[in-house]
Amino acid sequence: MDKKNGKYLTTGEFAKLCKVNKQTLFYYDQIGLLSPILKNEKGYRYYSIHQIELFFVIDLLKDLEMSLNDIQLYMQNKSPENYLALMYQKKEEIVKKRMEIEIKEHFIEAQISLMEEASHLDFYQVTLEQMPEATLYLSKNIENITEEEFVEVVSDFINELNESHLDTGYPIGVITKREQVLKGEFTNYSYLYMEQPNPKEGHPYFRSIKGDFIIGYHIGDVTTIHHTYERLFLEMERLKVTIGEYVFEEYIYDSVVKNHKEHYVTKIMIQVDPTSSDEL
Amino acid sequence: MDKKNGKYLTTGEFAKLCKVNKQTLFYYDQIGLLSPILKNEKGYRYYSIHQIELFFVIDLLKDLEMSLNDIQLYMQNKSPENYLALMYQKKEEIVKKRMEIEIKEHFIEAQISLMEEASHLDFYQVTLEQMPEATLYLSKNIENITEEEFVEVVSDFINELNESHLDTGYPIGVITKREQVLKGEFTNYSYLYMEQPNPKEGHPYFRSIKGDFIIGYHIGDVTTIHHTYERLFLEMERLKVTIGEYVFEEYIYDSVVKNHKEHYVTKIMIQVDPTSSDEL
DNA sequence: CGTAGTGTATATAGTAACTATATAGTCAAG
DNA sequence: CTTGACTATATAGTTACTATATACACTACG
Repeated sequence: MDKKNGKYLTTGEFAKLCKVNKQTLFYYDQIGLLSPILKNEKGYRYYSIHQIELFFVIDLLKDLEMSLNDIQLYMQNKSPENYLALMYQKKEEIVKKRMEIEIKEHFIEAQISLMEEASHLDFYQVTLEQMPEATLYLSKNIENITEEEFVEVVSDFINELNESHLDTGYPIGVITKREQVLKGEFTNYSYLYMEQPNPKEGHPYFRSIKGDFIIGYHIGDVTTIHHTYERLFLEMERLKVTIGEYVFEEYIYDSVVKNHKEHYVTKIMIQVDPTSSDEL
Repeated sequence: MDKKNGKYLTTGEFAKLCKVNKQTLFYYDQIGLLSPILKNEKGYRYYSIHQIELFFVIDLLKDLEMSLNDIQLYMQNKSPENYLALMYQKKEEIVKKRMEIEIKEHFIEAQISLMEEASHLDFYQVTLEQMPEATLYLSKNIENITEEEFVEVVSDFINELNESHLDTGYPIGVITKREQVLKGEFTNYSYLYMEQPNPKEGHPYFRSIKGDFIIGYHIGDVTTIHHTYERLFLEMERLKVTIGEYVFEEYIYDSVVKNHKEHYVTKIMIQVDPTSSDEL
């Protein structure tokens, strides 16, 4: 009974305990990362049960983006001080990693609710709706901008979303002002935006909207969007409302879910005023 | 102004926006996962700004352990329904992943506090301490067990810890009963255990201890531990206390932080009764 | 005692998803 | 018209496995 530590595990047994492929242990032995404490004259490997702790730490470090090479470097310089320093470093990294995962989780949740919502829409229906207040993160103003500048702004906007953790998974929308729309310049946008369902403090470019909107859907790509606008204008006439200050557009279905541009769907939300006396 | 969508990004620009190596984009084009919407007669690639959304989804799926091949299969069968189904599936996976990360985060925290604690210990000091109640997850009884059975029990114990998420990062300790210790069978343990600072409901094998303990540290491996026990017995005599029901042992420094067995440190906690009349 | 079945070993090649390097063509600015 | 920064392709290298082929070892049964 005095040498419980005298019983060893074969490679297969140890692999099962570590939940890895036997080949992985051969490999670790080969690179000198984790060798069995004993090899018999036939070349058979025998692992001590205590080695599981080492394997466990190796596995943890590996999960935290540490290369086997770097792990080995630590193992060669083992000490309580080095281990503590390493754990402090990895603690920081894992916190960052958890937060990134949480962001992605929210992104997926947003995608699910958007897609569920979209699946219940009738894209051929035009409706007049009261829309609640919403917080939007805006890009720089992009009115009458050149193509090069536009690309620049979009790039900046995407980078800001990433860096400030404002990418909520909602689509990037565009805001067009009444005057451009009336001129028929449907793609002379004023701002890009992303909706912020849970806005954070300390970010400058937030705007809020609420009121009545004419809502319709354009099927196809941007080159034919004027047809849909004309349809919406007709409906506005029928309902005796006039165009308000802003128009909002959001992709409902884009290249992520559709292969052909002709099947893309854009939601168009035209802010309207109930009284009509000036226009048309 | 009517064709803002007419401006394209070069491979380098698009790579910067995606925060990846340019070569990665060549690779994605090569395998047909994400190709630029336009290639000029010189072979220059031009990406549309809208393609960033596709890249973003690819990147997300990749992070969630989906192979490029599988991602490509999805992309060939794109549809709102498939996308929604995929997101539901990935949502489940990311929740699981987040929980695994949280467990690892707790493990690292436990390791840090253990190492910090250890660094302030004087391993040559023997003390009498009142220890608070603690909850322990116990293995099967391992008294008088064979070597083969011991390995079996340890393996089972480790598997239970993993499967029931009870691996708190605290060391695996051993409990020895008074009778074995008095017989000098210091390694004829009765149970393995792992401390559970935040015990969960619904697990059967929890035990609790509290009371007075003689605490000392053994430097070296298990084969010389009797020397330390004898030192502790002497101290117990001096303090006029006798051995209680259980003795606990925990590794403070093991193969994870020390390269040589002679430097391992084991904490020995001998439960004691203040009145002494029977023994010695 | 022989053999079937399972285990072990080494050696080598293959894999995924990049990443680096070498070589050459292109473009824009001074 | 040349310089420097970009683009391209082709090929090789990398990491951490993973699979395959071949051979030896051990154990259990008939």
